[in-house]
Amino acid sequence: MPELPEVETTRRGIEPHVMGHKVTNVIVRDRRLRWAIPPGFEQQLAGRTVAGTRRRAKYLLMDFDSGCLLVHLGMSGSLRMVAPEEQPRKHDHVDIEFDNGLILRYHDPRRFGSMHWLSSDSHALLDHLGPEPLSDDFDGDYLYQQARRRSSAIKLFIMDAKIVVGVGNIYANEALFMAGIRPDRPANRVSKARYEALATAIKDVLATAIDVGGTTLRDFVGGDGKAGYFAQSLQVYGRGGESCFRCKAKRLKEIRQSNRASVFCVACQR
DNA sequence: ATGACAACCTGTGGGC
DNA sequence: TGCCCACAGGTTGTCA
Repeated sequence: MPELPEVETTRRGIEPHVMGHKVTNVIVRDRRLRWAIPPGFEQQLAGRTVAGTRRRAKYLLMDFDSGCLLVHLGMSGSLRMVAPEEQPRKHDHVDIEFDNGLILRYHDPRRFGSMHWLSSDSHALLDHLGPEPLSDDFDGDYLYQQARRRSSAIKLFIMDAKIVVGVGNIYANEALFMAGIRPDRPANRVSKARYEALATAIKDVLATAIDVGGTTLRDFVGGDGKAGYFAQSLQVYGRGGESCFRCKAKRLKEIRQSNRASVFCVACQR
């Protein structure tokens, strides 16, 4: 579920409810996330006041008067604000209760997500990350230069967080379709002009998804409880074997790259 | 250094 | 209805 737009949607949904509020209680029901939540985590959060929220790549950061909470939603995680009378359900692993009575509840069936308390504002997980796709640091020229010595498939290239963060499987497929580039084409065999188109497509697909509240397959719900609407505008993801919306006649082909589904139009993407 | 791949988990859907 | 297998939005770590 959570790709960059979902994380950003979650951040925007949550921020107004936590900003300026103090943590009154923390309940950890299951510490076994991707990295086990260490003993003492609850005490580090308790009594601190939220100064703001940020996003870096697919990480959500909650800044406090001192220290910072780093959250990753993994493959199946979600965060939402709930009223105190709402009973925790299966896989509701962490509750952070605030002085306005609301609870920030972390839910994650697969437990691929993570939570870290940062006393300083750096962490190994945040080192060596590439530029944000929606920033001015990221453009076609940058991609083209990075691709010079890369013979790997372009889809894997744009999904590499050292190159650019936040481009997950859904949006990688969509952006390559928009730019007319086959996902299995070697990264170093794409022209600068086509990289300009690809950078534009990546920005476009992510920004559009954020605007409509995330993609949301299955049951994604943003921090404010509203579902995303991007899924209905997907052009290729999940449509292997179906007809291409652009050229109609041809069938979309599905292949696997690094054990993940890639879908593309043999006619429109070269 | 690059790249291929296993690993971490649970839930769901399809085929039989 | 039930069983078994394949697959799912991500990232890290290991090994060749």
